[in-house]
Amino acid sequence: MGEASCAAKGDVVHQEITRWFGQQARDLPWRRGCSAWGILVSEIMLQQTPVVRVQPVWEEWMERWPTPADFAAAPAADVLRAWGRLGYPRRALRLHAAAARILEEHDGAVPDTYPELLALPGVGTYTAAAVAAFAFGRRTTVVDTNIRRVHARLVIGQALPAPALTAAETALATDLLPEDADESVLWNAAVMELGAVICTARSPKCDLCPVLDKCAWIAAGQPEPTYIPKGQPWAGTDRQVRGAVMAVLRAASSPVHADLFWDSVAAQVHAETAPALRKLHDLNTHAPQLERALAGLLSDGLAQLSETGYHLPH
DNA sequence: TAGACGTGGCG
DNA sequence: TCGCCAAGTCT
Repeated sequence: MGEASCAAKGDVVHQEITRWFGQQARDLPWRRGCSAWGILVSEIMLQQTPVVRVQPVWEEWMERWPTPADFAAAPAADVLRAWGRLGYPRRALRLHAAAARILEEHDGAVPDTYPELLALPGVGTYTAAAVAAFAFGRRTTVVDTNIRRVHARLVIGQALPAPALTAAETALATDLLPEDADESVLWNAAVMELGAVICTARSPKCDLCPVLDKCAWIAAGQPEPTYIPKGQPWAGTDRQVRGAVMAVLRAASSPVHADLFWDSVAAQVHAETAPALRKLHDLNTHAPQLERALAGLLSDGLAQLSETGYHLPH
């Protein structure tokens, strides 16, 4: 596809998608003109985690720790408990480290450039671009899973983007980005929203799509994906045990002795789904798995060990 | 660069 | 019911 056709297509599609966004955008708390800190917190929480689960935690978080300084002063255990069941708790620790860095190196203010944001713990290319755009109005190329999927269908004509982000995808996203900064911010948000609400991975709502008649995937007859997405194993994995251990530690008011850990973790796992149980019912004969999980949590700084047992970090 | 890393809702 | 999938990052 040549540059001219992309640019021409971009102009038409731009109007329709941004107009749709203006009318249909979800009313999310971090879209109501919150601080850059609020945007950063939302972006970290939203990594691999649905909006509906993030929203209540974000609300409590911002009330409790309205600035990076407030948050940096909190004990790690409080941070991990407040994170609750959002998942991937290492994100909470990295955000904590990022807040400390913001205090030390940026005078307590979230930095406003892409490279400075990218240097913060837990902030990768997506989050750095998103914060630069949505918190500071900068023209940056934002590429997340939603945007990748919309581009794959609308422009390329494929059901799904490649398994991993390619340079070509980033180049396409940059090519489609409006020159004007304000328009680019709106465009990034609008395409992301379209992917999240209409152009979804499974059963997309094409009948509600504002650019259905411009979609290359529709024009091609909605071809099937060209590869099978890898599954994400869970039941019976170390990850499940880590999750169960973390749930026990968050609930504990005092250190949990190693000898008692299995009973606590088993009770936690017992509360989970039947398939998980099936894989794990004999896990107590596999103490090495629990040992691996504990060792991993220790080395990740998510847990600490003292004479009386395991506990959340101070 | 492929694999590890939580969790819960939905089709 | 069970596998897919969600605003990724790090090693």
